[in-house]
Amino acid sequence: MSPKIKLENFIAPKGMQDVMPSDCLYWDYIFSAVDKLGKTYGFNRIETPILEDSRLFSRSIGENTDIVEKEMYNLTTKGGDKLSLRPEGTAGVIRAYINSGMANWSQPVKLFYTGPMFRYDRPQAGRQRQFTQAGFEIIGSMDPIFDAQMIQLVYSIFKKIKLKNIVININSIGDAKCRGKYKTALVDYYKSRANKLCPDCRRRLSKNPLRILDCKEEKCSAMREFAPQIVDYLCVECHNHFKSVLEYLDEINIPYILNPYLVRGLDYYTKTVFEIVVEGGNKRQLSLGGGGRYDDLVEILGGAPTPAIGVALGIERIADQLKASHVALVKNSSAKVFIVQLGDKAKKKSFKLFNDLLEAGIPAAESFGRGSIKSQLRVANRLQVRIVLIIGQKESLDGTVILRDMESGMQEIIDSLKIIKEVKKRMKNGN
RNA sequence: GUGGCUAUGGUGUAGCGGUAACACAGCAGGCUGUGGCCCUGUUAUCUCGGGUUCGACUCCCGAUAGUCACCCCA
Repeated sequence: MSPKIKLENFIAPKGMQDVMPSDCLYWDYIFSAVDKLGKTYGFNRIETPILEDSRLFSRSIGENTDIVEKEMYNLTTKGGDKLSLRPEGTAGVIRAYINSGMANWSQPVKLFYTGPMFRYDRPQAGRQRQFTQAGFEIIGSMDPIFDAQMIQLVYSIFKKIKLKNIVININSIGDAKCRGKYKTALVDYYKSRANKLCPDCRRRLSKNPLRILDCKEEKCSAMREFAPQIVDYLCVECHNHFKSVLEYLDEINIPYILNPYLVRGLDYYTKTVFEIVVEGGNKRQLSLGGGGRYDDLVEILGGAPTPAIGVALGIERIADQLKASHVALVKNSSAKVFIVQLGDKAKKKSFKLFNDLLEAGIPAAESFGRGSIKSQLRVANRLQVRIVLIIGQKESLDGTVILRDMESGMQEIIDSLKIIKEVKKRMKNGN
């Protein structure tokens, strides 16, 4: 016995996971709903590069956000370009909108995409460094009806995949002007009470005051009861916009929760913001996706002023949720026929037969690597295939095939020229 | 970036200061031309490195990894 030498094992990078075949069942299920409903609602698919100019993100998401400051994967190319792995999808889509002159298309332009996003943070439940989003964007209209349509679309996706207990949280954070006024009022309110805030919130006070509203610390959330509310600071336009969005949602009976404390992490949001939330374990709300209006973003990235709204869904989180809620998906073992071969000559014949079956549109399976009839039948049984075709020495010489019905155990010898026809006939009757 | 918890075959788990057990999965065989059941064999330097000890998978320290929570976010 030679000593076993254990080589260093490679493991996947931190926060990056293999999506195993059993998970892909759920992924395919989600993606097919995304694709189907997206197209139904008039969205066209677009895929943008995973790497973009770093500045695209710093300018859109916000220079001072955590995402840009500490969570981006940055790299410099051999040519000296500074690129980043995309931490979200909207910036790239808007870049494409501007680059490709989509402003000249019929407005609004409706686009959707799917793909991996990257953020360098500590992994935990429902959060990976590489994660996958499906996103939708409606670019080129400020009509509140599209805010509602966006929510209608994601709501219908969740309905289609049969995920229950979905709640839409919605709020308006106003435009740059009214949000500015609100922020000032909020900071004023908390500043005088800063000593009662948790350390994190004291930091938020200067950096990201809106987040104080979201704090889970009891003393902080208690204080927000008397804090100024954003709705009272919305300008007439923002207020009316928000009101119409809610009216449209009422019109189509989409249940939502007005959450005055909902704020979102990216700087570019204006007016409507929303989150798709599910009640997780220990009563915590888990966000499966979120979005909002970003009326200034196109201009910020160098295009003509163009209002827009978008949403992104977290595929891993949705897949986890589907599993947890016991939405059962079964692997459809598609093979209807299994080929068993014995001996070299039969192996060659069965290789040809396999090809003929597939060309005839009959899903077939094999275990060519195995030699004994027993082990092959065992595999056939495991695959739950109804019809097994056996070619041994004798049959390969006679030009015949044994057709075995696995349920009844009945066998027939059939001329190999007629076997395709015979199998087709049985598949028709069998099911 | 901060903190808690965990680390035993491919997977899921036992275990005790005295040379690793069970279930499932895999492979091979019992039956050299017939599956499901059954049986047999096989699959682990108990994450790594140090310390305590006559002796460590077990106790202690460190590293690494995983995991959960905070921050932040999908």
